[in-house]
Amino acid sequence: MNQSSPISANKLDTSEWMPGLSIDCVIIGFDLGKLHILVTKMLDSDIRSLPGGFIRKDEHMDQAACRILEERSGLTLPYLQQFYTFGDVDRRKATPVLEQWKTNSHMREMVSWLEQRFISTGYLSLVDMRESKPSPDALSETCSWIPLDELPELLFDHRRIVKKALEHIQNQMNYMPVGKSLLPDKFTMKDYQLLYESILGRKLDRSNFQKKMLRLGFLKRHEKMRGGGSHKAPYLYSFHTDTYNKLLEKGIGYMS
Amino acid sequence: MNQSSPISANKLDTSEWMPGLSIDCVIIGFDLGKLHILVTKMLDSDIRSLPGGFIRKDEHMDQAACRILEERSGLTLPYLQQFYTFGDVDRRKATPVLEQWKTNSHMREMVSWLEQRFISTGYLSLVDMRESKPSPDALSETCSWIPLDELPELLFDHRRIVKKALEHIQNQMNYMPVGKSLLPDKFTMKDYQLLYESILGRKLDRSNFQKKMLRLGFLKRHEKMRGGGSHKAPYLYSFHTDTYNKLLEKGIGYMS
DNA sequence: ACAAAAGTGTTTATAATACACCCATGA
DNA sequence: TCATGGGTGTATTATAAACACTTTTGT
Repeated sequence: MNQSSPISANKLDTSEWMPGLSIDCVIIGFDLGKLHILVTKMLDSDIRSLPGGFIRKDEHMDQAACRILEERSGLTLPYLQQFYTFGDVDRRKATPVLEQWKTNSHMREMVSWLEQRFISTGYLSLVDMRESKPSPDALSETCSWIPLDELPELLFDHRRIVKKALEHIQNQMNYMPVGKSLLPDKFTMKDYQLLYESILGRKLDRSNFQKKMLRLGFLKRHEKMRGGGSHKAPYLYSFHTDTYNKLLEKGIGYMS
Repeated sequence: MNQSSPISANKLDTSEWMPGLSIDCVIIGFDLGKLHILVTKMLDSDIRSLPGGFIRKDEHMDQAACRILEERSGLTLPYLQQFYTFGDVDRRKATPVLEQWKTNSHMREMVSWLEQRFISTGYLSLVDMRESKPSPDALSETCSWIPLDELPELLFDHRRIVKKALEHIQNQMNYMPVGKSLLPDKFTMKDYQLLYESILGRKLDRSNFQKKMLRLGFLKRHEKMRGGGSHKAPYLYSFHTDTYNKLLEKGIGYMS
């Protein structure tokens, strides 16, 4: 359960929070060759929602996003970046959930806070799923990873927010530490390629991908990984952090 | 003078406007081989400011930006796009101007509105300077074009906002109609190249630029332009709008 | 005739792409 | 030994970059 939010417990202290402004986080992970996204399941409802929250009056917006991310994922120091601000008037269409919550007297105040018009800034985070400890907030039952290709219906315009976030990764991936953020410390070249393929949404040439990445010189080669299947064992790799970060500034070109 | 703003005339109707949220517009033009930017000069002060404003409670944020741009520049249907949302706590440091305005009793209410914390979304617009009719708002004396390389001190964090906007054009120019938006209907290849050079901040090879742009096939060649100097007369070009827009989606690569 | 700027052509270097080949492994 | 996936090499193509050549103009 969440401790710091205008809608925590029963008391609503609107004075501490920026009105009309919210944050929605698109938290991306990668496992088993698929991108995953962290979503919560709303109380008394089957509908899922992006982790989100509000901004304290004395808090930097980035800080707020960082706080929200930490509360939901248990991760600190993630890669986190705003990608778009959603300013539609009717972003939040009337939803059955809110109506249902209204019947619960001690939630009425929260609902009236939630029913104001919000302009929301979307933040994108890339994290190592295996390091995360998802936990729900005051308005949700569960918080869990879902493969992107199995994304269910989402609250409000959250589906659009996710779409925009994915476009943002596609456009900016050369300047983002996608590998370092999403992969475990050691990984195979196949993993790395699958990551690129799932972001770009298309197949890449195995041979060229390998050569390109090795030539860039930010990968350290380790021992081979035993016991996958009946085939040659792949090497494990890790990132040479300094070189990697230096190259990121110029952009790590992908190809094929 | 401006007619629709929470700070127009003397009356302040905070109920109609989103509190804590503002818009700042970086309006870019191009003339005489240089990028220009539209800035206002504050009342009772030498300090300049980006054209900005607020968002009506029943208005899409993009709409608000469009309205502000039209009020300042006289232009409708411009190329306009949000590029970043600035969420620092102390974006608006105490400024001499505000203190000065406080001494004027009928402006005191406006100042108290202005003194709240604002999170501001930056919008970038590319316009044809020659078509614009700049006009100041309720808080400014003048509104005029200034060459980017002569940019004076600006209000609050507006300098940072401009910097971020320029980085955004540099990164995204392949997907923006920089030529069509910033150049007049007919232009020389030299103009076009100077535009690219001033955005990228570096010289390009004349020969390669010309070939590249012609090969892309979105330029219509017109009559030659007489009377420049003692040299070969250059052709005039215009954009073949359909082809241009189609290519923009894929990105118009620049080079050299 | 000359300088200056415009238009076109050529050469070289670099990178993307396709795909061929050999190697290691477990069934 | 065979199928499978991993690692490396090579040929082809496309693009960027550098720069040489020619043309047109006013003085």
